[in-house]
Amino acid sequence: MNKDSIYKNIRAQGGRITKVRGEIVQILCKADCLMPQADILACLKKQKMNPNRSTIFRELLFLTKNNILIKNNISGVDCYEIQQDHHHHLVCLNCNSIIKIEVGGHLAKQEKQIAKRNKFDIINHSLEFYGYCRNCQA
Amino acid sequence: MNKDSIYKNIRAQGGRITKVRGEIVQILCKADCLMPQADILACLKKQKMNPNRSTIFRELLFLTKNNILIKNNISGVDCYEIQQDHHHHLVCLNCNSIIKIEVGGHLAKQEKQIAKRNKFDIINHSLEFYGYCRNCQA
DNA sequence: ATATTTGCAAACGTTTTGCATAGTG
DNA sequence: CACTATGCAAAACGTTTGCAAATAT
Repeated sequence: MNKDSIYKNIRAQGGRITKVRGEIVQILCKADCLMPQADILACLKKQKMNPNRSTIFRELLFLTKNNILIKNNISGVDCYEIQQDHHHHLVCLNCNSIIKIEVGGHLAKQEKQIAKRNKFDIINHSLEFYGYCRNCQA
Repeated sequence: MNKDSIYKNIRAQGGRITKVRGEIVQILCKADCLMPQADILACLKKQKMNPNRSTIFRELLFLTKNNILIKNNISGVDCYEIQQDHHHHLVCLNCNSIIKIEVGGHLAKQEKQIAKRNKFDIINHSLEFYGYCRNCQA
């Protein structure tokens, strides 16, 4: 997903491309993985920007409501990433880094069966593997 | 898992069977599914008990450290259940009810592959399906 | 008697809201 | 101009800790 198509998408929905919003989109496009709000703020500061937490919160809410971002709570902290292909994550229990992975297609089939069997209307799912990343295996 | 074997387990590790602790174990045995601390407190109140939040917090911490409970954060809230067979959950986006489900064994195989491919030491995983339960499909 | 468990009060981190101001189209 | 986006302050919420009192073995 590139930022220009996202900007277009935002404008189409009546949103404006402001400095903060544009930068958040770019940061998440570049990161290409789940990030907590605190990390996003840290990146903004590197770009010499220092928006209020509530602003970032509302930006992330806005972008999530407009289906540009996906929100996923990891161990109690809300994390966000660009909405695109569905995938899963490896979460390091030591350094909290999050790595994006692809998991084979069995899950989609199983999801249908589970929905039917339990008469449950499944909207989405989250699958995270917790453990220790390459750097933290000591 | 029955409460008596759990009590034995607790005593074996030097823990005492107090009113609050005993009741929490019984509540979770009976519920047989993930419950947030707030719901556990509500159940305790029905039993005419009204322990402090910090007490429940420390009980859940104690029971989790002693491998009697499993802790799982669902949408930002810590939830607990009796440690037994590994399974997954359906989470209702409307009423927040949590339903326990069994998912076929493909995941175990995939987990090994993922660990190897990413040189990631996987300790556990969590798989939750979000959607609408039977009562909330309106 | 001693170590464990509990209550109370308060800190903490993150998420969320209200209102006034600034900025965008 | 009208509406959107932002900053500030503070509330809300769940989690966590310190210390003193109560309780289980």
